Amino acid sequence: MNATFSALAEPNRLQIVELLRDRPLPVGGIAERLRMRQPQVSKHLRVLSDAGLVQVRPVAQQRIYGLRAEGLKELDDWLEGYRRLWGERFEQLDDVLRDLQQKKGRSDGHRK
Amino acid sequence: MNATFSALAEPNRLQIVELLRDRPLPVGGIAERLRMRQPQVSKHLRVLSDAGLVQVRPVAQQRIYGLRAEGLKELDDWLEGYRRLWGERFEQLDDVLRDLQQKKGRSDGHRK
DNA sequence: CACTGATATGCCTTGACAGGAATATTCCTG
DNA sequence: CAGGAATATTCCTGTCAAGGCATATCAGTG
Repeated sequence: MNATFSALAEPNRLQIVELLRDRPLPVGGIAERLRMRQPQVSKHLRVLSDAGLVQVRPVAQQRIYGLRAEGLKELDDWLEGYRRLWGERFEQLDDVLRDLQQKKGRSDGHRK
Repeated sequence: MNATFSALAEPNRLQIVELLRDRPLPVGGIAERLRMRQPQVSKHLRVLSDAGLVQVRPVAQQRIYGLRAEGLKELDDWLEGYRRLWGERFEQLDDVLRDLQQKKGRSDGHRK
C-alpha cells in the first residue's frame, strides 16, 4: 500500500497513470506525449511496475504498458474503510468521540 | 491530488491517517501511540493538513486532529475514473485497443 | 552477423525531505 | 503575571530519489 502511494506521489508518474487510463501505450508513446525523456519514462515505469500499478506486454521490440487493475483496486479497497466519513452524518459521532478522548482517566490520576 | 499522494506516501503519515480513522486524537496521543516524537508528529500533521486530509479543533491547549472527509473523498473521486478496470471484463477491450495503438492513427478506413 | 529501433540500466549530481534537538508559541491555571 | 503543559517552529544534517547523459540490452531485419 505504501509502495502505491509512493509511486503515485511523483507528479510525472501520476501523469503516466492518468495517460494510461485511456489506453495502453509503448514507452516511446508515453515519452512523446508527456514530453519526457525515454530513460526517465522507463525508470518511472519500473517504479509503477514494482508497485503493481502497471503491467507490460512485449510486442516486437516495443513494450506496451497498461494499467493493472489489481493495483488500483488495492487502493480502492484501502479507501473502503474511510467511505463512512462522507455521505453519512459523521460529525455527530465525532462529537461523541470527543468526550472519550479525554486522556482516558486511568488509575494513574495525576492532576498536578 | 498530488499533494494527497505525497502526503500519504510517507509511512508515518499514512500510519497517522490510519490511526485517526478510529477516532480524533490530540498531538500527544498520536505521538504516544505511534512511538514518535512530538515535533515530528506536528510536522507530519502540518503536511496532512496542507493536503486537506486532516482538520484541527482546539481544546484548551490541546489540538485535536481528525480526518477530513473532503480530502479523502477527493481521492475516492479520482479513483472513480479507474473503477471500470476491475469488476468488468476490461481485458477484451484492452485487446481491441491493442490494435489501435499501432504507433499512429492513419486516417484509413476504420469505420465500424 | 551487422544494423537499427526500442527500451533498460548505470553513474553522477543536485534538491527535497525526514529525523533530532533546541527553542518559540499558545493557552490554561493559580 | 508566573509557571507549566501542549504544540509549533527553526536550524542542522544525512539520506534518498529524480533528472541528465551515456551506454548496455534486446528484438527484428536484411
